Amino acid sequence: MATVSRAISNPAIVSEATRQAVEAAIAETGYTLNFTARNLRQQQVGGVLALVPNLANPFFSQILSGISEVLRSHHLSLLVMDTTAVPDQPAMTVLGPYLTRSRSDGVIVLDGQMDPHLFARAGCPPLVQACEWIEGLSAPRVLADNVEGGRLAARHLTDLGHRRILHLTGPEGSSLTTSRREGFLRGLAQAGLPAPDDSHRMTGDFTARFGQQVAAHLLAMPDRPSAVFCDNDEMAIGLMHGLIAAGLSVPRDISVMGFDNIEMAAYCSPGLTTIRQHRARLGRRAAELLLAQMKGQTVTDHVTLGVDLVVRGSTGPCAET
Amino acid sequence: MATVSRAISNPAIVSEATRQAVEAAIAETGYTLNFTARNLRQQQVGGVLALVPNLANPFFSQILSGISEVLRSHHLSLLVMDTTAVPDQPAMTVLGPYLTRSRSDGVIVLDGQMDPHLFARAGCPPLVQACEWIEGLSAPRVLADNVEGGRLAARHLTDLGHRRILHLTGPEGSSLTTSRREGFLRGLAQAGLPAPDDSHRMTGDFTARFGQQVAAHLLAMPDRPSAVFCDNDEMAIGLMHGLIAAGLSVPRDISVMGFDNIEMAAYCSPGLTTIRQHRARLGRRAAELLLAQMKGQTVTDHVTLGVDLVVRGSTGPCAET
DNA sequence: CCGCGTCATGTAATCGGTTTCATGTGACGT
DNA sequence: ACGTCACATGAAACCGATTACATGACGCGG
Repeated sequence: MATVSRAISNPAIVSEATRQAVEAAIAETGYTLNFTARNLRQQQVGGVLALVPNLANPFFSQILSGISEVLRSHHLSLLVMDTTAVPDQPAMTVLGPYLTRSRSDGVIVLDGQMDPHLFARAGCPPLVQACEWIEGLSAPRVLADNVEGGRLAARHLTDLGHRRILHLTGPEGSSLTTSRREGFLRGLAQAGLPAPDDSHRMTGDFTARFGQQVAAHLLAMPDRPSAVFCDNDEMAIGLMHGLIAAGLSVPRDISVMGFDNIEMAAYCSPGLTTIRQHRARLGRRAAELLLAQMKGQTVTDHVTLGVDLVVRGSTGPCAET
Repeated sequence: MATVSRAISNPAIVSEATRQAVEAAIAETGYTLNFTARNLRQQQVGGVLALVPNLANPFFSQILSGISEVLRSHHLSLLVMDTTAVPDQPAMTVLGPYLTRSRSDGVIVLDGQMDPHLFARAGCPPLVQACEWIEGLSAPRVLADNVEGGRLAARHLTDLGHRRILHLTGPEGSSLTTSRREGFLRGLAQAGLPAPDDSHRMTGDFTARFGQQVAAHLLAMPDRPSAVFCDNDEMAIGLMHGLIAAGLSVPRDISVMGFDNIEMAAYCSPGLTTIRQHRARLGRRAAELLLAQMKGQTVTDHVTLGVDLVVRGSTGPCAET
């Protein structure tokens, strides 16, 4: 048995003759290695857990794709867990048992709305936060430059002459919402515009359906904004759909901007002006940071990935100026 | 140790006093169960592997979501593996080691283009095919009724008076392509139309980009079709985008249909007429079939899930009639 | 010819639980 | 008072690999 083990995991240290004998025996008997036994002995699992708020959201699947790519090259597998699928049980009960060294060698958290205490317990494996971050959790973060993205959006719209701009944000409490809002306000200020009042901010939930519903609200506003900046593309696409269905023209009557540059942003009509995030790269960086931690290095970096403006057909000059 | 094990996994058989003592000791020492050890002894892994052609494709993430839901309720975790991420190495080398009972308790294959020999080896865990199937692999299948979907599409378009219809299919060799084509042809025949010649069929790759490129081709056709049926929504949306960018109006100048009813189908402009597949339900059924197999039942069913027509704005009466 | 180092391989301990089996305790019926 | 039985718990085997250690064969220098 010991020789077989050596022949499989470190062929160099067995003689050529026995290596071939082992190989032949394996082929003959149909032997397969038991990875559970190996993992028990070697005190590692061979897999990394990703905690995703919503698996059905294409935004995350591209990040997962990047993570998966890096993990694969290190012979690690990817476990995926949907944090919203938790029914009414406390998250601790459901997720708790998975946040253990014996369940995964590392964890990548893509959800910003979780309880930091979940990760503070003994036996929790190395941790990296990606995309969003959790208030009160100090684990390394890999984030897009959301502040800069918000600023670029404000800049783009003000350059086009827009002055009354509705900001359709993400949910309250999300780190994404806070930073994008911050950048957006900064951008307005840089353009010399006064800070907008609360009637020009709406809190959304990142779904296209919500964006569509906002269209009606927008049409009823007394002093209708000439542009809308949405905190993600889904909401922007839903909004455009609602506006067009109501007979408005985008961008002639109203400009719409998104954030993320999901694939569909390029293929809806008109094409959606948005802020590009490199999701696959973000996933790769997160996986790399995690691997470094798993090797024992203490990583404290907070990586920020650049974003840029992608101009398409959904934004145009303000009609009033 | 034995008592602790009992207190944790089967509290009913220990006395109340010791149960509490164990609980207190756990809280005090920060003990966490080693799942690898448990799995080794119990000869199971506690996880199911999903083989996905492309993680970045939203189509699959919703199926995964359904799978994940069912697995979670049975205390199983979901491993996800992207089959395309395999570089130039033979799939056997990369995927082989994962298709073992010691790596996962079951496998759900969402990819129709894999080598059936991969799964024929000794030690391969229970298997279910979902969404697509592999030629020569007899494992149970959970599929949408693709033939009926194709038929419904043909029916809808012919009802609107269209007679020259381009069929933009999926890749050659995919089971999806074959069945949708079959249904489509059957639908045309039922409407009393002659079998279309090859100039009215194009082979695509399920990407929006490809759909967009088809727009140019379409405009150059001598006897331009009045409608296009695409084998998935991504291609249809890309095509619409291309047509609209070229100055055509959908559906006035040309009708476009998709297949799948992805979320974006409802939010693009015009809304996309398509065939609805219940992806989450498909994932759930697949997971349930796998669970049954894992319990030792021999499942040979090939489950077919119904589809239906969703009419939106992208299809309209044929202008010529 | 002997001693020592090197290399390949066999032996046994180990990882950390689960589970079978044996033991001990107390309740209960006769 | 004694036998029986149920029940809770401790002891030890077990899952299947890895790996430290021991052994044996062989080669080479003194």
